Amino acid sequence: MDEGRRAVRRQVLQVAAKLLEEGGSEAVSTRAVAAAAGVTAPVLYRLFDDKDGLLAELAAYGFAMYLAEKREALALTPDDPVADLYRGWDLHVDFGVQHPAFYMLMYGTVEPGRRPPAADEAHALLVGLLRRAAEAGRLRVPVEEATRVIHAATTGVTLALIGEEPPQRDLTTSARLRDTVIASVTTDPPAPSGPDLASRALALDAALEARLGAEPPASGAGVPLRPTEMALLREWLRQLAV
Amino acid sequence: MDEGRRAVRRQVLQVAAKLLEEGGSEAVSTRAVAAAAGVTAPVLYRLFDDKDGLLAELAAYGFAMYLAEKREALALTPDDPVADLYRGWDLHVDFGVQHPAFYMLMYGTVEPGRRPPAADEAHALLVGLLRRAAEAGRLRVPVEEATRVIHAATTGVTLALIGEEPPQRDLTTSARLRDTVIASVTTDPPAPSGPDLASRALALDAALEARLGAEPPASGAGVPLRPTEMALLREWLRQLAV
DNA sequence: TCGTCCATGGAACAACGATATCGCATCATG
DNA sequence: CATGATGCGATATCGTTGTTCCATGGACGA
Repeated sequence: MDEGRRAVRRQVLQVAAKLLEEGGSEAVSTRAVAAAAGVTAPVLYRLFDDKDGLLAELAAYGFAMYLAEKREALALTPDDPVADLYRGWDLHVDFGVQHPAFYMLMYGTVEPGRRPPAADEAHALLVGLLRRAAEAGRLRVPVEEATRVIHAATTGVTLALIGEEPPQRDLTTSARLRDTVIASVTTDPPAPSGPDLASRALALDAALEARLGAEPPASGAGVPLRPTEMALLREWLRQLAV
Repeated sequence: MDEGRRAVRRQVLQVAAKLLEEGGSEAVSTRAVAAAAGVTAPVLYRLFDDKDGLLAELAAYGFAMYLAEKREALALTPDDPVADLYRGWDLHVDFGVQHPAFYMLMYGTVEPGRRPPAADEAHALLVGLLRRAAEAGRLRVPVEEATRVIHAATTGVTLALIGEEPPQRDLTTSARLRDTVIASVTTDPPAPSGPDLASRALALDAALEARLGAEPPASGAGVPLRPTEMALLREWLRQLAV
């Protein structure tokens, strides 16, 4: 008869999820959930111990939704670990914006030990993405450190977006932070022609231009090359820059 | 007789603040606050309209503490707008870590319109810092955009830090994200000696190293310089890199 | 058929947010 | 000085929510 209990559990959770999405966390009271699910209070306390237990299971339900969406969308990508990081970021933010009450339940309650245990699975997904990037040599920091940075930044933008009224939500902030943060923990692709030769030559040439332009033409102070050498150097730099 | 009311108000707020810091948001009930402050329920409802009103005033109290600390600490800095951004970041995170319950009340409740109005003052402080940076020519994005990015990132790391147990809190994550985010919205100082010559020379040298090392020694394919020229170029680059 | 066990459901308890009613003190006025 | 009006505060109360107790009823085995 354990089968019936599981069916009731799932039904109660679905009803609670509906209440949460429609009415926010305020609408999720034990009475409202029990009444809407057609059960009485004691059965709700037999299925889940507490209201906290119910909310924990509800958070797990939300994480299951989240992981289902995310795994499906990420499965399409062929084999670019860093591109997966970008898509993972956007999927995370989209989930938060489209399910704000769930997101608050899942990521908003940050009491120093009461982290919903179901969050570990979502955490593991991000760790997996980063581990794959690390194995491809695209990570410039340890996996754990990259996880913390990306997790903190994504939850920050998502909560900020949820806090704004929908009309004035500005997704460019998320995109900017995403590009910045991911670029800061990843490294450029191995570049079939080696490191970025042309741009580095250009950058050095520009720096030389600025240095020389700021000084009396023939002085050359601060640059350990003579003018003729400098001219030849810059000639070569421009050749490398093509 | 308005004087007495204000005194009672402040006393109630101080008591509520103590309860909040010691027992978390759970400990802040109208009854507990009223009892601890030595007033009865109706006076509490005359001073503040709701419990929400009390919490809003409590959030304002927290913002006042926060602004006092921050203004005092920032006043010491002479005149480096970007350095102020770094210090402002650290002060924000420190406040959150040292007053987690207050921080949750101030920044954790993100219902799409119930942002505590006292937050505007703290927001204005960040905007002021960024405006000064913009006036000094150190900002590469609009002030408002920089505000959103920094605000989202700081609240994200702070909430993540609060969510971890104190022993394993890792401040390096905050530092890394801070450096990355602030660097992404600011520009390098006008550099009395021009752009970063040495590092650019080093970068180019490393790229050449990688390019040459990945190919048969004498081939030189893909590099438009002959081996002798390349040797001299790299000699000069290393001179520039000191 | 009867007895035992156990889940169930209704009711009730405790705590909370919020408010109404009553008493009292203060003050103005005859 | 006496008396009525006025406004404030405290007690008592209401409605709601989380949680649990206890009696009831049915299911299952002997």
